[in-house]
Amino acid sequence: MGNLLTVEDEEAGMAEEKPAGSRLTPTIKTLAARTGYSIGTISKALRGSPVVTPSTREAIFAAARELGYQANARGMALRTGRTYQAAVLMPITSAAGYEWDGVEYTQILSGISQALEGSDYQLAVHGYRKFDDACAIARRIVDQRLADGLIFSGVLSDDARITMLVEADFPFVSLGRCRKPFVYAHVDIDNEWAAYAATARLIAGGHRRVALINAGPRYSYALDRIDGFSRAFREAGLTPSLDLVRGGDLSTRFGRESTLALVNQPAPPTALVCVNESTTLGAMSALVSLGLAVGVDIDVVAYDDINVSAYFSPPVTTFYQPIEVLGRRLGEFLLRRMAGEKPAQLVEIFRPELIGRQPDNLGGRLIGPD
Amino acid sequence: MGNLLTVEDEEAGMAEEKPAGSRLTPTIKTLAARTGYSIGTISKALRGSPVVTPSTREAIFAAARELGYQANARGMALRTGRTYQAAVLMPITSAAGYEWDGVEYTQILSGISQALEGSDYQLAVHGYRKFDDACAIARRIVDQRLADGLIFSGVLSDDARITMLVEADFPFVSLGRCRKPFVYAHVDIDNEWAAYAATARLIAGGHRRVALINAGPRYSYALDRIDGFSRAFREAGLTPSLDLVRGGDLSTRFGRESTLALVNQPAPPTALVCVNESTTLGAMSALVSLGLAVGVDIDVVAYDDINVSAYFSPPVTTFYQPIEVLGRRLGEFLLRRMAGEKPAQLVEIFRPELIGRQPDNLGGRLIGPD
DNA sequence: ACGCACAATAAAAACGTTTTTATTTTTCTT
DNA sequence: AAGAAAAATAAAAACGTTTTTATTGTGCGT
Repeated sequence: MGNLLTVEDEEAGMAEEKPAGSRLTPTIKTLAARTGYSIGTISKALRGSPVVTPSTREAIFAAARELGYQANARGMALRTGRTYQAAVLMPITSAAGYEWDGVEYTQILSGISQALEGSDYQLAVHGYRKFDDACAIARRIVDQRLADGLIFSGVLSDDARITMLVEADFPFVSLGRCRKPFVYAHVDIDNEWAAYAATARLIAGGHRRVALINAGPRYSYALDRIDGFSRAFREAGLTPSLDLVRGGDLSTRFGRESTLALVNQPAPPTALVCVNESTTLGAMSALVSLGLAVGVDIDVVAYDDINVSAYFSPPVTTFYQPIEVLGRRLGEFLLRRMAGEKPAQLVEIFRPELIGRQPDNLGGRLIGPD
Repeated sequence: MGNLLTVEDEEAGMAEEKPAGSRLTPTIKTLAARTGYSIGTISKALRGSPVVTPSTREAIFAAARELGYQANARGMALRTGRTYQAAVLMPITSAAGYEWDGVEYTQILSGISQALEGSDYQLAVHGYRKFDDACAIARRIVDQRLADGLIFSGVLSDDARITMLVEADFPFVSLGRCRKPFVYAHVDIDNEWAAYAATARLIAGGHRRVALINAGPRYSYALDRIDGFSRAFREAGLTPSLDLVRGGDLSTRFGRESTLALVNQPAPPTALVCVNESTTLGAMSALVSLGLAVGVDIDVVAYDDINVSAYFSPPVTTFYQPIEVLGRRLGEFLLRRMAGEKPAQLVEIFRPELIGRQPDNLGGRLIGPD
């Protein structure tokens, strides 16, 4: 025999050499060896198939628990064609000075992550810089099946991603809705109502020249807000001060600069509606520079995304919607959509809560005592 | 023959029925059929193996381009044991009122995402609520090989994750360093120096009672900052005002409340060092509430994480480090680490840039002319 | 007691790769 | 020009699953 090892010797030798071998991640084969059942039966048992007898199922589960078996995601993915990935498109802004841009994404991701907790799905983040990149990534995700579902925001009024995904019948949930009559899962804030309510509050406070610091007009929600803004005026029998609407990126810089420009006009606004906290901070910085005090010389109503307006000086009246809740709902909807649920019922529109921190009736005082 | 189809008929029939079949995602087999080479050769050619002849390689690449072939990640993953996933541990704070918490994560993820762009790696985000969860997730990632590499932040002075990952020789990069003498890839801000410089600036401005609004003392960087804070006093021949150091979560609320408490003390600080923008905003809100004006009644120096301090009223002096740059470096280091590079050289400490927006010498004026 | 349905499980095939081993083709030596 | 060595490619095996098909065993009716 010499140096040649019999099979038994070799096995013994290996068992001797690497006891670590026994601690190697257990696979379905390990379970098969342990329990004496075939790998097919093991798989069926673990997936809860009714064809396996309760007693064997129990034995298999016991062994799985004992060995700490966890199904290998790659194996499952390869066999089933599913990826067990939930993709999120995240806007990336690398420009210095725009660092606040997208801060709400931490909240959104938190919410989605919470919803996915305990499911088999991984949260995969795909960054994009330009809208076209987002479309390209979405298409790649669908074509190559890089994920089983997709979440994105920043919806345009005619959004190519939605068109494509609906057409491909790919599971997705958008934060925001487009203006095309598709049926698709989405979550949104009632932007029309929120702009209406903010504007109406200021009109009731006597204001007639209200500025709206808004997102760029290609975004669907920017249009929604203009709609609500206008409706508030119309319902009060007034003409909306549409000349005071500014659209742009929602950076602090934009908030500051557009406020400076607005106030330095011949016919300046007496009140400001800011669509997020970043622009609000910029607006307030501008007002301080101009020597105008909020609540004394001008009113400001804002939308609160990261709940920090309470700490502005003075605290400003906001419409607050915990964005993380939207994120959680996005995740929940995506799970249900991926489980096969139809999109029609996977729709929720959140109405933000008004937190009045100022009287916001300077317009009235300016025009005359009430 | 009747209804029976010959093979040729069937193929023709299928080609007729679903021309989409030809547009089915091409696999390596499709390429094999197209080019006439075996799948093994195709694989080697695509991976750039030197054993395949240039001419065949070229033919294979041409076919791959023509068909738009993209390697199936699941197949590769299963065979190679690699996952092509870069995992990031992201802290999640679901408590209302802490929405700002972790805003910098958008920046970090942006940076990482940019670094990963063009690589084969996917960015997978794992949310955690408590530190122990982060450890458990990290262990699961290693044990089940859920990812090929890991990035995390919020490093403790003795961080179980670092210990475990170093021990397992698993590729990772941390944002921040622990106080154990391990060799591991990491990126950090020079917190000791930053705190030293901020404090020294205030001491030079005549301040003797400086408060430090800091992270909780279990974080390594919180200790670094206390070290720098103390050194500034020592080098000036003074005793550090350690009784004015406050540690806590870095929320706006914490900034506000600790400032209120500090200022209402019998021996209040004449200046504040705030370790991030969130606490700074809270501190400024507190000062306004107390009727104290920054730059008039008290000095504030802060660390800038999302570059928004310029818009505070008044703008405060900050140490600014574009955090996205750190994120990008985290991603780059992880790629290199996953490619097998040794960790010793994958270390970079960033020194933030001072942006002096205030004289910060109120201490001098209060105490008397210099 | 003999097949027969049916239940339970085993065996085999497949997903798309990479890698190892085997085979064929080419080139070089003499 | 025959043979060996080297180069190029093909074939097969493997990764860990799920699913389809095949096999075995059991209880039943007649």
